[in-house]
Amino acid sequence: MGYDFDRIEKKWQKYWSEHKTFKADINHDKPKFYVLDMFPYPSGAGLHVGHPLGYIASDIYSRFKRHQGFNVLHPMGYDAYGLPAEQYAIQTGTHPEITTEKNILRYREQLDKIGFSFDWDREVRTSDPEYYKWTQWTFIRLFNSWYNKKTDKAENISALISHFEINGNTGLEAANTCEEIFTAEFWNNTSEKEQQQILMHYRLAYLSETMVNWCPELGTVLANDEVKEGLSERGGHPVEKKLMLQWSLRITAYAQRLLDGLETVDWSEPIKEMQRNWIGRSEGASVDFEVWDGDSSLTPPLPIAIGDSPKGKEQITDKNLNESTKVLPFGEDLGGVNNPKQQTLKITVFTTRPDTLFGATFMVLAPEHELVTQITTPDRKVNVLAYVSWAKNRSERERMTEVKNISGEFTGAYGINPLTGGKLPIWIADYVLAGYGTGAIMAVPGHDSRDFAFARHFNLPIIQVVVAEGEEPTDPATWDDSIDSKEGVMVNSGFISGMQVKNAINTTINKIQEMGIGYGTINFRLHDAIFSRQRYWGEPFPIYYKDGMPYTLDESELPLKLPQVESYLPTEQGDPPLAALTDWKTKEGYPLETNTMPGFAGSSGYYLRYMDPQNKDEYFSAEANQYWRNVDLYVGGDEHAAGHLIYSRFWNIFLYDLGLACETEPFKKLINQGKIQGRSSFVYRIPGTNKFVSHNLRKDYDTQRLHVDIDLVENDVLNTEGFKAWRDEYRNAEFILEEGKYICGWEVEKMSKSKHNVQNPDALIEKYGADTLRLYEMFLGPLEQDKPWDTNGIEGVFRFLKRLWRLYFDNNDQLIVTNENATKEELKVLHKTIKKIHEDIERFSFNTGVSAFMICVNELMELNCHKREILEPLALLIEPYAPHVAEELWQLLGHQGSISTVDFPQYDEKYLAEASFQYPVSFNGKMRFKLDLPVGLTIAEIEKAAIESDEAKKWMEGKPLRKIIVVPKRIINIVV
RNA sequence: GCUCGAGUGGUGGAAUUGGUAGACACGUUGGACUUAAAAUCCAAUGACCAUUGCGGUCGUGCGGGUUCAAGUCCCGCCUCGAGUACCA
Repeated sequence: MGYDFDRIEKKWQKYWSEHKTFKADINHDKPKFYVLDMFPYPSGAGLHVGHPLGYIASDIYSRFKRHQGFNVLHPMGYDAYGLPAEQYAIQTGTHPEITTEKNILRYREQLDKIGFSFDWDREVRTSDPEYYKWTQWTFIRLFNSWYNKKTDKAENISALISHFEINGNTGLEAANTCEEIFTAEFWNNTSEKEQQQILMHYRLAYLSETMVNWCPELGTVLANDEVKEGLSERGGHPVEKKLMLQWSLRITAYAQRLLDGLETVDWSEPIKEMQRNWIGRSEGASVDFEVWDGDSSLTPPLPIAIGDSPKGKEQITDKNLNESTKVLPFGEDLGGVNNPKQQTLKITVFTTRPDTLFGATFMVLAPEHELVTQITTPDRKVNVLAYVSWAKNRSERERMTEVKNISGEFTGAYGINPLTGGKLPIWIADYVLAGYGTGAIMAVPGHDSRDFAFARHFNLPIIQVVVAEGEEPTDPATWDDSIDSKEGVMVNSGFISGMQVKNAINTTINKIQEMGIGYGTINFRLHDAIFSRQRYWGEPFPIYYKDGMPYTLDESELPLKLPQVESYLPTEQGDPPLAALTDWKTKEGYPLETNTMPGFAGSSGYYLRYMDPQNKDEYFSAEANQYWRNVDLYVGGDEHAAGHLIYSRFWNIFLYDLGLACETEPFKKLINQGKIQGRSSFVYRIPGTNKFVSHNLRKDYDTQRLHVDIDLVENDVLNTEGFKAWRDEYRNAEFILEEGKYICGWEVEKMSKSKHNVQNPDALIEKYGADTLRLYEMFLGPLEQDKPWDTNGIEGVFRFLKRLWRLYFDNNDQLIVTNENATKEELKVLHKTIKKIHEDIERFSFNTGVSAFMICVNELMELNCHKREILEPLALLIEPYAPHVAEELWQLLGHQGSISTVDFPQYDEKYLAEASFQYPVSFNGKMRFKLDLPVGLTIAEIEKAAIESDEAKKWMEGKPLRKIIVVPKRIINIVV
């Protein structure tokens, strides 16, 4: 019988499930440890071997922590809303819920077979009303919150309303898009509808006309992180820009905190770097340029302070310049009392280099900039409008691929350089993006390569204003590109000439602030998160409309359940599927929102819900949150770096501001497992025939390479009978063999159905068992590295488990474990392994952990060791990696109950102590021979012993000794 | 373009703090057991030269450097992968 993995694994999986072995409850006597996997979207294809890689690693860690006395929370659930099930529904009419349920069952079955220590009583599904009730609840809270920059946190909207009633919107520092100043009087006398419109500029969840990524093929908008190179991440469909009325989350209010929080978490540097880039903080200045009014005198008129201008003397304010979204849903002017029509038009630019103001020779607006039509002179109108419409109709992808093509139009208008009074021609060009900064720039062609290229192309002047330390300015006409200006000395720059760049930046900011035309500021690349999707299969918004304005449902009416629909397609008017329903209304008859929430809605707070998943009255109880706090170890793929990991951090900080979550960061430590790539196999057909040539003979023939199903290939040898049966067209295939075998070629590619290289875990488990699969997935290589899947090595791991089994049982299945005392040597093997396993789990080096077990078993075999004193701790030690076999051995050794919470063996240094050390002796750094010496020797004694050894004499022959280096218990190096 | 990561045998990979390069495993070769096969066990296996036994030389993408000693540190390149992309 031997190692009967099938019986053992089924037995223990049943035991764990019946005894709820891994159920985690709050237990104040034990320290908590929260290990989380990124929950999967249950796709129709089931799990392939790439999915469990991270789950196995986190499971090993969870089990290890249980042995160390921690109360481990290790839950699993499903990110059940998503496009594929809905696309399938459109094609087949099957309700996404049915598809999803089916896929979840399949996932569960596959997960169960691998022997994970999940607490399934805590399962959550994002599509479950009992779960999404809290997603909707959080949305209501976001809607009813605004961001107070003075306290630097979200506060209830009622406090804002009180402020408006007393002070209007002055004396306020809020994250907002409200461009108007109004008084208390205005507020108190305006209509409810207008009040609601104003509040929309402050809410953390708000409705606005926004430029969105519209994907016509999917019939929905996409978030920035769901668009890759101008195509949708899912499906690869073209994406275009479109202005639409959308819900957004004011995540930009949290930009600085999201950036600062990265310093406190233990994540890999590349992921943190990606988030930093995504948040995109840059320090600089906001500067106003007046538009020349045609007066021949160039003296700039006095500036008029409008709106939210800088307060006091602060060097840097946090005003959000990102005003590409206009929260005026119905195109109405707010008509505030203090809204003077501007006498002089001005263009506000954001620059990181205010010191180069003297080098600005022209200005550029994005084609979408709101002032374009106003400033364009009549003679330029035709050209400018043509350019604007051309730019508008280009797809994102075109715009990206044609980056190198320089295009633009002169508007006929001029801006006035506030420091020099000089006239700067204003151009429009699509190299200036509407979505960043203010959508307008001052161009400094001398020191910016894009401005330089543009200036050269349209023959605009170039001025040098920065020169490298110790160098002389040169003639810009001779340059090939702009001059780097990060460091150096200012020239041609009036009052800042001669200053170092850094000093010049500060001096300029002070100056423009004094002049009242600008201020130091910080700009973020991060955009507010667009939160509406024109789809069916997602969370409904708890929103209804009254008098055209959105209102939230009462919390007591949650969950607002997703209704049944006739069709999953958009309506004929292009509205979302829910718009087709006639009864999608509140009981008072107000129409409900017809968009649904995006994929990241449900995944943003699921780690909190796991803490208290069955709570009917709260998202999670304070007690559960105080105990479990946050995730200690989070394992998942790095594809979520810019999406999920930012959104959920935002979600968590918001709940922290509300006083619900007790930690600011949700995920303390993050490990990103690498992707498992496919290893495709190929056969070589002679074109036009049904003859196939073995891999190493193919150079003698003219062949065509074809993918072959990897299930038909073992160790690169093709199962020719299987191949013939695989497809009808190969039924009469003939093979040209080498040494009696057909050898296939191979290549590492993405795992995909079309390449016939998808490996599901099921077949492997059937053949080798889950413990072998677990060990093998870990043995493949470092967890965080991408690596090809290759079943060739799995036999070795399987052999190892059989060898392990034979330490405990003979060929007749008789237990051969004895109670004899272990020898020094055997104890040394054991303790060496204990030490190594501890260290390797702690540093997530699971591949070397598996080798350590192999070495241990090989050595115990060699020693013919069958002693309980050794084998009992060994069974315990291997439990995190191979839990089924460990449980079985533990039981057969006479123990009751599960091994899972038994204390882990402790490493004792005394067993590793050696009387002597075998020194490698090098000559000039090259290892020549080894020398066994007692450990107690002094360095001088070691030197003497080394030089006097017979071997050394041979190597020193004739050459004088120059130097000798001895590192005790490491190396001896003799220099001759 | 920018940012980050990685290049080690036929293959996956190891070398944790600068200290014996190639652990462990796959594959391959030879052998034992067997009527035979499977399973299992034993041995060899970086390359090259020498093979009668020794032995020797080279070797961690390339070129330099620091050091008694470099896969590991420094400088300059090359290649591959990922992210990002006119971010002012």
